[in-house]
Amino acid sequence: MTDKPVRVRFAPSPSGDLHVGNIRTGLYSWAYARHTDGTFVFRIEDTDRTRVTDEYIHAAIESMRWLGLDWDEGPEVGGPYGPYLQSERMDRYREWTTKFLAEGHAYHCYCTPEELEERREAARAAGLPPGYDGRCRTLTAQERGAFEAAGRMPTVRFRMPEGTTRFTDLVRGEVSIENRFVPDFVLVRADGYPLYTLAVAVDDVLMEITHVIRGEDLLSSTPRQLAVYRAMGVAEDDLPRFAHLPFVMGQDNAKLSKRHGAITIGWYRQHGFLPEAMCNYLALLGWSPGEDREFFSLPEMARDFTLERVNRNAARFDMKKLEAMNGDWIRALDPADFAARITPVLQTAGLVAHPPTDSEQQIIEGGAPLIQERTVRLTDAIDMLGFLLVDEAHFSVEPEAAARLLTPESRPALEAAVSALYDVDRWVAANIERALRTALVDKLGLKPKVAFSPVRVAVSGRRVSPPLFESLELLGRKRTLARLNAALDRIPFG
RNA sequence: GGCCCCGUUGUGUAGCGGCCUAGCACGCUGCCCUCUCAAGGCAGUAGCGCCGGUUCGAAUCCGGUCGGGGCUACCA
Repeated sequence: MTDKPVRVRFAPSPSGDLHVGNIRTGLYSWAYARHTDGTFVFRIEDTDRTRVTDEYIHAAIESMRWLGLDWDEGPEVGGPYGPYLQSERMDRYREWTTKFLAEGHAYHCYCTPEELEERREAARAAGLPPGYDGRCRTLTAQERGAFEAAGRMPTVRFRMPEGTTRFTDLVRGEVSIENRFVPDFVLVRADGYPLYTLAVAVDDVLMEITHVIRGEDLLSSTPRQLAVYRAMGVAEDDLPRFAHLPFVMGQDNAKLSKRHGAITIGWYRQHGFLPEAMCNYLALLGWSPGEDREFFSLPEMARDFTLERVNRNAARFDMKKLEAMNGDWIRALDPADFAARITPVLQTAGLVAHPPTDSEQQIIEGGAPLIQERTVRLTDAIDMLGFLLVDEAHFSVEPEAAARLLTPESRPALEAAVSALYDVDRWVAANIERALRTALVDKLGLKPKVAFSPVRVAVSGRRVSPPLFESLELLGRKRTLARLNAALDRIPFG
């Protein structure tokens, strides 16, 4: 390995929205590139056009941007090795296929999928390795002619060399696989479309990639990839180096799948997670900066990231831990930033106009500090500030809360609250609190919790709310009294 | 079946031969604070899969075993 500048690529095949496992690979690749002052290349592997759509490609780009993982070369930013969509690079693949065929690194295979399937089954039944048996490796011109005459369209198969493939995985160490366990594989389908096996290697070489960081599922296909690099004439010292990352598993110890629901990065964005928290949490799933540090930003990760510290064992995804971390990040936000981040959430929920009206803006700015430290997901703001933003016609009390606390027993507290609040001269939290404490706690002798709970339910509609007195200040005297009186109206006399 | 990878509390991790009566965080339990819920503070809970070996000494090194996972496509 020479000391060439590092070029790391992240090359997802967006056959769906990127999920947390893909993103973690992107994150680690990004961090490695940044740590080594290398180049981060973003490439889209869309050779299988039946599975990869433009929509998914855009979603992938969007997710990367949202997380703050910027790339030096790739879609939308270009670069000297483009294009960066494999579907736009067909001529390169065709060129190398021709070369491989001419040089004997590959050959035409006329076996049909049915025939292959049959022989695979037979081999398996006989206890033999089930891979391709090499039948078309040594076809004569005459045999080929016969197949062609019969109208068979061939695939192009790579001729796997003999021997043993050894490489040093930057995460796992020495890996050694005997090539006899790696059957000849298809590079180009019968319909002429190149496969990942061809495209990935051609592009890595043409884009002068030095480091390949990817999922562990690709570990056993590494010998094939190395063989294609060599067939392309890459010198041993110039072969890309590999780092295979362990899996991210779902909470039930199974590999992450759609059934778990919350796996795409877009889902987390929609459900109020901060990109900072996502990156931080994902970084910890398989890597740590050492010591006991676990709260860090993207730049800090870039500064400290090394592949030597990546774990070898699979990690379980834990929503609870992610939420805790999201809460940490939310609390760390500048208050104005927090207000700005909940605004679109409230708009999506239909509680705030685009752009917010003056009074809405006032409530957001006044309410944000009240809820910031109790917010786990940005979307929590909908429930926590909703009662301040809905118009009176749409305000309602949760039935369960009403049943528990808007009862004849709470009538005295509510009545006392109405008259006390009516008399408050300057409508600010401190005065509101003093008035209510005097009237309910001192005069009626109620315990604070007993005294304020009915008020909270009457005014916020919920048993849990932001701090009461500050909330009342934001709500305003008029609406506060209206809600208290409405509550009293619905309480039957004991 | 074959090949390959992995194995520290429930979860993520620290640990890279003695500093470990195994640290931190999340979770969970209890207490404090308190207008609810959070946040914060304090305390508690639980782990080196197992068996051998190397060594004065092993979570750390080696072998085996068991367990988990991946690959075995004209997917990636």
